[in-house]
Amino acid sequence: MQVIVYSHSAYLSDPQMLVKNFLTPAWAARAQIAGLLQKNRLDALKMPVLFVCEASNRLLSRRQKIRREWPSAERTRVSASASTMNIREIARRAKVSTATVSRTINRMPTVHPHLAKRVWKVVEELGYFPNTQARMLGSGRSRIFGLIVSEITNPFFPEIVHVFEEIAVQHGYEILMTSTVHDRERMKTAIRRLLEHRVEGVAVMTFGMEEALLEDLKVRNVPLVFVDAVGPPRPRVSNIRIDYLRGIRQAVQHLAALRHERIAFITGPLTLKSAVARKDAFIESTKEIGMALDRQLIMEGDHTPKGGEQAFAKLLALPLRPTAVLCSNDMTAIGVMHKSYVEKIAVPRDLSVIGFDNIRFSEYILPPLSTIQMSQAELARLAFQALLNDVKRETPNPHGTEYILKTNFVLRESTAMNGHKALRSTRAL
Amino acid sequence: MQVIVYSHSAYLSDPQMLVKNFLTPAWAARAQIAGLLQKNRLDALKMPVLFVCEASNRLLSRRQKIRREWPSAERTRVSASASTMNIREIARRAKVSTATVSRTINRMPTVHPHLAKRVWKVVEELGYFPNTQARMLGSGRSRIFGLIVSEITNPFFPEIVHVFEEIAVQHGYEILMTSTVHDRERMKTAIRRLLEHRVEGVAVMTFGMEEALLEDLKVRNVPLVFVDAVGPPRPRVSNIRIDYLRGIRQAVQHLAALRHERIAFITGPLTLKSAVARKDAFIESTKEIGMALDRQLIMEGDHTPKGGEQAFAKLLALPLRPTAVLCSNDMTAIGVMHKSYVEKIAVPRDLSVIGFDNIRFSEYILPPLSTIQMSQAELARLAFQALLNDVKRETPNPHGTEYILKTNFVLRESTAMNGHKALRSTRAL
DNA sequence: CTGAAAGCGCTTACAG
DNA sequence: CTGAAAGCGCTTACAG
Repeated sequence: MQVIVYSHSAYLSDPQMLVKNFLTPAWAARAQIAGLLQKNRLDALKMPVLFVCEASNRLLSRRQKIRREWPSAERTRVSASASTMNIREIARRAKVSTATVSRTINRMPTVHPHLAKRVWKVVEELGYFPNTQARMLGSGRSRIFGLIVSEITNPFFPEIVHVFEEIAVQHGYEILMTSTVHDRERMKTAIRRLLEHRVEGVAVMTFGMEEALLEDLKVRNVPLVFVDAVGPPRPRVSNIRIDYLRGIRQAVQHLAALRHERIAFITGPLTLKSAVARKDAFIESTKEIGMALDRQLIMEGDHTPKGGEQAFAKLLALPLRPTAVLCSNDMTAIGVMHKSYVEKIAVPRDLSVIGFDNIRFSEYILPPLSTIQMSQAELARLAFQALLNDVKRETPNPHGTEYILKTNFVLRESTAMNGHKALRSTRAL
Repeated sequence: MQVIVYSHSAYLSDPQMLVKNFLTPAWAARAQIAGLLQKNRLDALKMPVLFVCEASNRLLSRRQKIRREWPSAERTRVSASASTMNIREIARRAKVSTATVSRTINRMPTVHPHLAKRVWKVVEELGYFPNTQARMLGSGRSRIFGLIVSEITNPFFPEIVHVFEEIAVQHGYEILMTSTVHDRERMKTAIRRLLEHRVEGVAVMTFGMEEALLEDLKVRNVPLVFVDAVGPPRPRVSNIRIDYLRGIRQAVQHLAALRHERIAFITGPLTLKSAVARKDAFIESTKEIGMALDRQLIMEGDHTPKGGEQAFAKLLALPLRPTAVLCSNDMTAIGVMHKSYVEKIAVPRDLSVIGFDNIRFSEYILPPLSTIQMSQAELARLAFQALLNDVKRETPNPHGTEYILKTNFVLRESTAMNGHKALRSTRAL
């Protein structure tokens, strides 16, 4: 029997390659090449035809059309796919079963080294790599974690994304990242996408936003990890509690030591649980050292530079201005410093400013910003570990697990002794 | 025969629900519930057992253990999965075929509205959503695009990631994002991951780095889009060419108009094609206006603030210092301004600085940084569109497609007239 | 327009 | 230790 090989476009440029790749030598010797859609030639031949087809449904339909037109054609499945090598092809060439190929590739110790070697040889020769989707479907495990951040363009988050991704890849996980931008709709579609992809867990790095929307995930027993979550503990729901008080206390005491008595605090959006927690930590820190608390000095911002500017403008309008400002995040502090620049208020001489987060940028702000570090890398590590633990655990911890992340004050150059330099310059005059 | 239903945890709270969901009325009438792992009870019964099991391999093995221990147990597969609703279950309840469910969910117009309504009703009642992995495997399309950026922690990139993701979701695509951090190994594993996930296209936003590594993707006919690619055009490989000259020329002419004659340029890493292109645009811009070019004023940086500082330090050591510095990116400019701050060189009075990229931050730098805008949103949009076009195109454009992105100078407050203020202050003395 | 059935490329319990 | 075979949850060409 003569053989006609019917191929798809990728091999048209080098049909011999196709013959070599997909036929046994015995078949290859008899092979002729029929290019894609060259129906006429095939038609003229009127002889048994061996088809090589690819997975694409489009091509499949072509093949079937051709089959209808040459009922005489013998249809032999040589390979399911010419463009995509698969496990069956590897098995055929290595002269083992697909089960053995699968076991070899997954490095199961039970495979005889002799067979494993044969399999690896073929795998490398053909540059084969498994199809993740099929793997997921077969095993029932997606090996995907979701990562929800509130705003990737806020420089606090890319670092988290980066570290989270790095660890995930090390553990053979893929991540599906979503930036919700404080938008309910986006959050909803994001959750839907995560569920459709059957993620094995989701890290929710939104700092206490819209958590009600995540009910869908909880109900389906998807392991979750939050930052600053509230609400009753649940199995498979971990929480990373930030020890805000530690860093904020250090900052307040630093300002107090510099003889500041009117310290303002610009909060984040107070719908955010983390923002409330930071504000509360500030209030507690001032109380601890018996500092008189002027409620007017606590101003709401929104964690953006613009919000920082506006809040600071209001503080400037106060009859008694603050001499120092502590901000709920670095972006807010940047806004404050920008406004100070515009108003020709010299930082730190006339105003001390402290941020929160220690984004990478803060050391490049002028003057370099003193801030409170909340390690983004550590946060990402904790979050990943929390999810991994939950995935591995046979029986979930009924109360969830709590992790704690400390914060620390970082001294740079945006604070100074209250009145000190001003005093000196007065004397100089 | 009596029936024991062996269930997994999700149904333990409401076992009757399980019986109702998975057994025919006739079986249900005889069903007793045996909870998860309640081996003892089952053991005591010593009677035929009907198992309901779920897909999870872990549970499957438990089931099998139990079966081994009660050889008398009759094993009937009632449903493949109790935890995950599937298309078969929907079909059963809506009294249609799985084909019809599939067609309905994919909104194929051929489904009779009457049937479609029945299907949607069941889908909504049960909160069903399709399994993406199975969908991919069935259709042969992954609906995933890869996105490779060089460094997510560089504030230039998050904006790209954000916009790219947003458009992708709108078009029903998922993205797999990877930050290579200028690391060959990471790039290699990233490409491998993308191939394993059978991505339909990859946007390579590394600005001319390590493109040789992408050969694997090209060979497999994966549509690609580059920025500043070099090399011969190829089918399914698009290129976004940045019109650097336009923006850089505007910046140079602006400085020239401010009577700057010694304008330095701090480049990016010259292994990066984009960095070379920016440098060349600078040289051409100075030549165009007949400005004498001092090669000493072109200093290599690395697109980080640290690199900017170091390059600027070398410029300061020159016998004749520059009065203006144009930087290959904003991060470099930030480094320059930081160094100026340390060295007490006032920007813009003593030194004019211009960046490149127009990252969001640049307007919050003090003084606000004049820079050259290269729209990150537009770049992301072009890249996505390029991939989508290639995916849709039946026969690829043999020469690939080229897209062009313009750049524009953005004036802020980091530049000033050369010598002007210095002159005035001299007079004042 | 609809359903029965084959197929996607893997994994894995079972029986040697 | 290995292979034959069933299964994962979809899609879709084909035949009504």
